[in-house]
Amino acid sequence: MSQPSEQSRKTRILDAAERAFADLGFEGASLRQIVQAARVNLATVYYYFGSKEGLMAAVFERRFGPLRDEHWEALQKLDKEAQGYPLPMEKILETMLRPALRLATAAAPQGRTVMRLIGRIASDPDPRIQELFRGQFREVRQAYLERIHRSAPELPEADILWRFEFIWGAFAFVLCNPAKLERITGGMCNPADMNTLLAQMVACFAAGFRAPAVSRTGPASRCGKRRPNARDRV
Amino acid sequence: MSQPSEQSRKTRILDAAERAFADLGFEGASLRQIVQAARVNLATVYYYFGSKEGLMAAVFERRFGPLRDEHWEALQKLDKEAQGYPLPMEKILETMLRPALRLATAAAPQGRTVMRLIGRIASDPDPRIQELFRGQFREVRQAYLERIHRSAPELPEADILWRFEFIWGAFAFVLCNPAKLERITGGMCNPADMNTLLAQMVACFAAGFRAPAVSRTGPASRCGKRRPNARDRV
DNA sequence: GTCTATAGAACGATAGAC
DNA sequence: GTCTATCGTTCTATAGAC
Repeated sequence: MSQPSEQSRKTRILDAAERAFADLGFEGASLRQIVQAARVNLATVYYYFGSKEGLMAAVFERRFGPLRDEHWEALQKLDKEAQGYPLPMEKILETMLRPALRLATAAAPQGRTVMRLIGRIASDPDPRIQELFRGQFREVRQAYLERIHRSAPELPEADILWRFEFIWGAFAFVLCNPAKLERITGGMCNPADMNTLLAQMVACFAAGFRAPAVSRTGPASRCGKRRPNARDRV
Repeated sequence: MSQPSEQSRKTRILDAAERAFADLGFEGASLRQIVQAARVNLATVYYYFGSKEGLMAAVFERRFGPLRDEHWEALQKLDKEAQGYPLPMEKILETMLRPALRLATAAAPQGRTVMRLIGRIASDPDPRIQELFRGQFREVRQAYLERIHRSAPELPEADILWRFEFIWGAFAFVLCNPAKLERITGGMCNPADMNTLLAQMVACFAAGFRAPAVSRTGPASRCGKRRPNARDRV
């Protein structure tokens, strides 16, 4: 029991940490600033979460647990609709990108923060954070890759992987600093306008997956595994 | 004059700083670690560069000055070839992406580091770094946007800007952690294989620019400027 | 469970001798 | 130009009272 309890201390810490990590990255955010915003003592963080890394893990789990569930439900629904036939690429991409954007509206008023968090963390330098983040979505990622492969069977696996990474790179980049993006495009691109962002990404990358193969050999190719060397010229 | 001078102290500091910033980001890298790697004293950094931010600015200028020159040369050559006609989208994208990749081989043995630096810095949380980086390429960026617009005149400006940002997001993401990308794709995607990376990006995003418009109105549209609100549903 | 107090280390930056 | 020494701050983390 305590006095300042519009919410539990734990929740307040998670909210403040989420915002700090989203704005400043894992390294840039400090626990002192977080506990000040959460109106709790520094020691409280260690009591509940053990360490800064533990706090980050809890921030992840709170948001990304439900997000994973939503992905699985959406995938199940998608497969049911398909009845064994390959899915339209647009449908797959929309299903893949929508949950993260939905979360941003569902988790109000912290929603926009969650978007930035995803963007920021996807390109965080710290390997501990990389692994923490990746562990949350490893299976989901594989599921989408399989659907894409089934819908573009002629595309070599290497090509699919490259373009798949391009999607997440673009997504993270756009999400991690919406204000900057809006500024440098003179207000023409606003990531907070999530319907437009979704439509633009689906249109761009569905077309991208339909582009001709780049790898020289077929789907069973190993050409992606070629070891590049210092004599490669660009 | 001094003893350990396989290179000048200034160069050694720049090399070490470049590597540290590329690996750990601006905040994550510490001056003490940099001066240790450069085998100089901490005060030397302040003598030459004034501050940590000044050091980062010098790191940028050393690499991105020549990079800008290369962009302008490539653009000039491109326009000459075109003779006033719209350029093929593939040609524009290849011209736009190649200099950064060329730099990676030209600046050996620091080349790979420069690639990671570009990727890391493009999504750095610190607004000072954002501005420092953006200032290096503002005009170059505008030049490529104009060429793209001329080659896809039917595409609304908002659509062009969205997809343009997707490109840089994908590029930064792939560059900033090549080792991670290679690992999670089971060795099928290796950003150090720069010819393949370039070909994959050109193929994917040239097709992306040819995808139908998403914004409802024409090139003079303002629909991108719509203020989204909290009731937007995804 | 929650607090105060503080350890112990790392940080950016500067002063001043040579 | 280059160094040593150090200031003042901030950080993660912990010990121990209540």
